[in-house]
Amino acid sequence: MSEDRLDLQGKIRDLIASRGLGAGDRLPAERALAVEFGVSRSRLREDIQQLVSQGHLVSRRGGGHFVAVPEPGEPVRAALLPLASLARSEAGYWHDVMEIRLSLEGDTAAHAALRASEEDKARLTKLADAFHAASADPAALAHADAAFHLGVAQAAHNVVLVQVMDGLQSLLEASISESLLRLYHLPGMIDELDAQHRAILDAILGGEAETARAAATRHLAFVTDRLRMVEETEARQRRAARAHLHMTAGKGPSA
Amino acid sequence: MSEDRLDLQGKIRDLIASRGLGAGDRLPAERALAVEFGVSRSRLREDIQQLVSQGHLVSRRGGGHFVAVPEPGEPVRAALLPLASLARSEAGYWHDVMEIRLSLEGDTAAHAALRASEEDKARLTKLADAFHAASADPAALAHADAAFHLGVAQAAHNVVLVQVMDGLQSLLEASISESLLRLYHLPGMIDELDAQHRAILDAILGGEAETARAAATRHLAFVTDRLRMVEETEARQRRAARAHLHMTAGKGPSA
DNA sequence: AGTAGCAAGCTGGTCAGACCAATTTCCTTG
DNA sequence: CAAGGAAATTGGTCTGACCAGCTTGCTACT
Repeated sequence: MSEDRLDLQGKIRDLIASRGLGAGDRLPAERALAVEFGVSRSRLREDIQQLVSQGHLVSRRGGGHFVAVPEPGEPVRAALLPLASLARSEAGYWHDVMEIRLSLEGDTAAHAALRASEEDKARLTKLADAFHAASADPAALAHADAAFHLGVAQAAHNVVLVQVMDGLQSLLEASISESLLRLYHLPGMIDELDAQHRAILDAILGGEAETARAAATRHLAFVTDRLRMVEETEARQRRAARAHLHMTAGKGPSA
Repeated sequence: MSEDRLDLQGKIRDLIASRGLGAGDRLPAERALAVEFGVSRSRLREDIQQLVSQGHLVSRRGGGHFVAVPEPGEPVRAALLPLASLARSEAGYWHDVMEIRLSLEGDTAAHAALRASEEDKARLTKLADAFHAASADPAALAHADAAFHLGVAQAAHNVVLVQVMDGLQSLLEASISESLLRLYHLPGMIDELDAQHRAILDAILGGEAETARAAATRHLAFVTDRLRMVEETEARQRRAARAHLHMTAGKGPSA
């Protein structure tokens, strides 16, 4: 068990806990901490910066390092935030993601119908309109689509759920941008999606939980089905292209 | 908009992308990168260490920095991993978490019943036995409980779901350790939970999807209900204690 | 006395150069 | 041609220094 790399971040955490430092309190100065831990300032700073980037500390030049004050729901957001940074993963997570959304968003819409405030309803209406208005650019459509579903989650007043859904949307966007964009090019698709969104919206506005659940479930099943169609079409085209390549060259894949 | 703090991490990422570096490839040496970015090595190292701690890079002393090779499902795990580090958050996320689990785990169990391999079934059986065997220590019980539910998610063969559930379990453990442990002290609770777990297990072993869904839903609703009971009992006790305090002293809360 | 203003000192942010330890590279040698 | 070892390379750490904001506290003016 060679564990000579001492865990400075843990030591800093322990120090915060042992001295009873709460949100907003100032830590000892870097130079003092370095002495206390028997390590150089540069070595200490590398670990402090990691705690800063993880949101556990905030730094003020000339002021000091402070224990970060967590906003409501902030820990969860921080936990899921790195999801946004895995842009290059061609792996097909989208199937798994849609399966989860299919489980989640029925209840989410039902809860939103029961709990949405007037502000929630106004925001949600604007989000639905935004999707309808963005019918030109596929990327804008995808964004507006995700925003609407996130809006429903917000209207459900479940802090954790909002963060989970946000993470799922990011993962979705990262893993199938090509297929997803092609989805919006299917004939009549945008109008159909818009109509389904409005069905969900209307049920939420009217406070009809079961109608909202059914509309959301139907919408998710529909999108999943069409995504599968698009994927199959793509696979067929890839097979054809590969067959054509085999006609011309004999090079194997670069696995 | 004063944004003089240049984004070194982004620059490193861009460099990886622009040079077409894939998983396992080596980055230029620190000294070279520092020159290229026009920054000191120590400044550069602080950002490199952050990328390392985020799992995007791995370092080998004497060897160099390498683009991390993501295991299957690893990006999602990395995205949700920081959740484990928010131990001190007295905020009551547990209600939100249980609501999400209530939405998820019915379908999860149903999918597990349809997709579980023989290995999955064997593992799940052992996990259920482990819960039954851990009846002494509340912490061990909570761990075994979470492990069983994670096992069900694994049997459902949805990579993203496993990571989401893992994150939710961590958040759950962090936000209600006190109440949760008290839950296991209710009379007959352990046997009841064990029986409900076995109901889920049996349905999965038998491949009966709808039975599994119903058992899981009932189980989650049951646990949520009992947690709410425990919380109410606690609140009542707190109120009594506060009333008693007001009799003896007049000090306000330390908000 | 009270307060506005300034100056000295802390504190974080960055830099430069050095040394150590592990790894890689390449040349020597059998 | 292969095995061994020396030299160069590279990450990990340390020291000491300087700059730019922030804090503190003293001074001087009202």
